[in-house]
Amino acid sequence: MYFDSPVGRLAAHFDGELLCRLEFLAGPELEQAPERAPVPTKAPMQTLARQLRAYFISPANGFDLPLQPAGTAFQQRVWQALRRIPAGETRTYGELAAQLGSSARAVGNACRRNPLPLVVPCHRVVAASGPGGFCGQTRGPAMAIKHWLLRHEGAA
DNA sequence: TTAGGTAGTCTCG
DNA sequence: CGAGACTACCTAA
Repeated sequence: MYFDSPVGRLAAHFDGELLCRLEFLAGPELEQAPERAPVPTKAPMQTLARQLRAYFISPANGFDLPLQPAGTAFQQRVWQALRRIPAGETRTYGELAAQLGSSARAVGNACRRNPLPLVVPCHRVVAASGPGGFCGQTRGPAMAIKHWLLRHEGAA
């Protein structure tokens, strides 16, 4: 595998399944709506590529990026909480809800809107009984990727 | 398995 | 703005 900026293409050379996820991660959201997700000048992209490469080698390598994903105040709080979940661990929607003084369903809503899956690790959030969802899907290829990520981190 | 409760967001009008 | 209809949910029965 090798990564080549921009991130969307970076995905294209990973293994079959992760490919589409990484494309989603940085492709449409970042490149088509820069005013809503004002990240990608060249240097941060290279940093992201470097950190992604490190993460795939070992999930202990996390992400440290100057992110400013666009979202409501509540969504910002949820995404912030997600970034505090260590690799290899999971939380349920309900646990996060209790921690934020909200409801499980509302947390699920915010996770669904996460524009930077993987970097903001929404894959570490599962339902109390069941796997939850990923990238707006509750089944299909996106879920296969969620499982792959959790396995990669040793959480499954 | 379902029924009802929940909070945040979106869509109409 | 306001009502209603969505959800990557949860708990009790």
